[in-house]
Amino acid sequence: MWCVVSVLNDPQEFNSVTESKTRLSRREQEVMDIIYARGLATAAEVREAMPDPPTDAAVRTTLRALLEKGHVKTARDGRRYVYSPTVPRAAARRSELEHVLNTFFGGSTESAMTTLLELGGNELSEEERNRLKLLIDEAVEEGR
Amino acid sequence: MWCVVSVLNDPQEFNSVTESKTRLSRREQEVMDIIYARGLATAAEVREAMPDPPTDAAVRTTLRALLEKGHVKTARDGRRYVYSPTVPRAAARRSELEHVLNTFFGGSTESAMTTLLELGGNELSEEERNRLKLLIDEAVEEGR
DNA sequence: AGTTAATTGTTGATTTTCCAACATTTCTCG
DNA sequence: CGAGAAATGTTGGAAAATCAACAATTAACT
Repeated sequence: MWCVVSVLNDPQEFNSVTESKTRLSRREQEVMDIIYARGLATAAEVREAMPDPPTDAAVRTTLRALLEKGHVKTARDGRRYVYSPTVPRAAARRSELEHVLNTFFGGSTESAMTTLLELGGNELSEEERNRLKLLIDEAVEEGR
Repeated sequence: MWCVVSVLNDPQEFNSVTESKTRLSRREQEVMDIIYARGLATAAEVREAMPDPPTDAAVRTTLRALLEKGHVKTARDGRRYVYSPTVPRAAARRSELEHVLNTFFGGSTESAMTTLLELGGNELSEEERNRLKLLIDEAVEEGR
């Protein structure tokens, strides 16, 4: 569902995201989505976010797999790990959006933006709208 | 030393991240993406579109699995099957985009649109730009 | 320090996915 | 018709994913 290309600089890491196994298993995918949605998560938090969660231990097994594959990294917080993506959200969202753009919108930016507006455009404030209109013009000028 | 507190606690975001009961296997997902990108595909075409394809027979086994799960349907074209999604692209792209919007953009339409413009906004013609600006205003009015 | 609760690590069994060899069906053309 | 080509269907075994019981570690608290 996504093709994240990483820009990691840690030379000691065995497995990097760039290694061919970019496609995750179902559970792994599900867990990654949760972590990306939250930005950060402990094993317990990941589990709580799952609709039909397996055992605690099972969740952590999956997390460890993601760790070994280089998709997440850990930071200790007291006695527990906090997991976060190695590929920062800002980069992941780009490739994710690009993928959706290509497979579902034939690469048409306009088409995608239209759908995006249908989804949640009515929540835009006037200020946001103005910023967006500005961005539309700016984007064009950058293309040369 | 820093103490970690989860970043997002929006309960709505929980649901949107975890919406899908029917998560597909890796191969199945890959094949679905190809079919959605093309709209239509024979087994051979699917295989050609795969970066590191397995046997012909293997591809068709996956297709049959998708058929049984109800994700694709077939139409006969001479002696072969043509596969197409059961959920039409127009609907699929909505939920797909919604998913990305929620998990990677915290539901912020503006943020997603900004990234979208960064990706391919420079290819917009003046006419497209004008249409989009109009859509931005229309979207707001529909919200009441 | 010792106990307890919380968390992580290990392991192996079960289930699912993945694949290719092989069999079958369908169409085409001589 | 019937042989060959092109497609699909079947099957079983290897590989991977999934899971949970259990062991080990860590921190907090008295």
